[in-house]
Amino acid sequence: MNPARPAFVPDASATREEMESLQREVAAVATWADEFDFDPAAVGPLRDSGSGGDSRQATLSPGSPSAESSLPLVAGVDQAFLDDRAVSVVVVRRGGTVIERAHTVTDLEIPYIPGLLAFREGGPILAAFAELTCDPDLVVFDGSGRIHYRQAGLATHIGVTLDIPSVGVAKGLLCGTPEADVDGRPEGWRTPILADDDVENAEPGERIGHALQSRQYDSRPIVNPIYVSPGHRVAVDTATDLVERLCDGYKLPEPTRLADAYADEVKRDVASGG
DNA sequence: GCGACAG
DNA sequence: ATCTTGTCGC
Repeated sequence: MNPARPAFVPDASATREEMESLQREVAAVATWADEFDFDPAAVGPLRDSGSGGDSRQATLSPGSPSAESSLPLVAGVDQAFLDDRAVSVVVVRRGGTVIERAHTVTDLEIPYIPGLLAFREGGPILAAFAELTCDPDLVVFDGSGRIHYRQAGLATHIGVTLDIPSVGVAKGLLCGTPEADVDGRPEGWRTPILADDDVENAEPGERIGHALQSRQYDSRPIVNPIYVSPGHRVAVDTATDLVERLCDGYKLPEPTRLADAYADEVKRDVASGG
């Protein structure tokens, strides 16, 4: 894995003012335009809503491992907690194959504070990335990117620190305003999240992410949407397109689900042994 | 003072 | 995030 850019590494011992100041620097160097080499259509399956069959692979015919070698490496990041320690994991896939997993167990320094998540979890996550030997083309984070008071959420902060394309996927909305009412929408539906007065350095009404109804049931609308925003080197629309491709019939993208499961597994091992 | 608030 | 059993449905 490429080394972190030291200037942006989140320091949990910083003062609140220093943390917010660093976030403004992160936001200033982040780019929210597509800046990556891979083909977005190659990150995962997306049912073609049009004609016919059961074709779930966008670029691969099932059972042709050789074609996978050209697919981008997509990583999922997640954490589990045990007392005052964080289990941080990175799971990397190429196509449908997990090619590497890394994890670390780290002491937590500060509590969770909305808007400062990267200072609680960023260090542990970077430690896990340091264990990684491959270089992912895209990283999917559990949390916000641009949808953040200073447009420097976890996905943006770590994306900038590692200078790697990243997207944030949150189960709840931190700030900003959905353009349309989000309740009871059909699967596949999306609406932009607009910057409001809570978002710094953004024109009010600027699109900073999407609410995406990644999963819905026919009968009762009981599923909440997810909130997708660019981390770094990905545009708003592209971030949501990518996440939609990665969801594959579930509410959360596959990289996140794999990372979540692996984090639980490591946590279980740590809890019962060394 | 009131309400909101990723993981 | 975490503490937690069963349960309804495809």
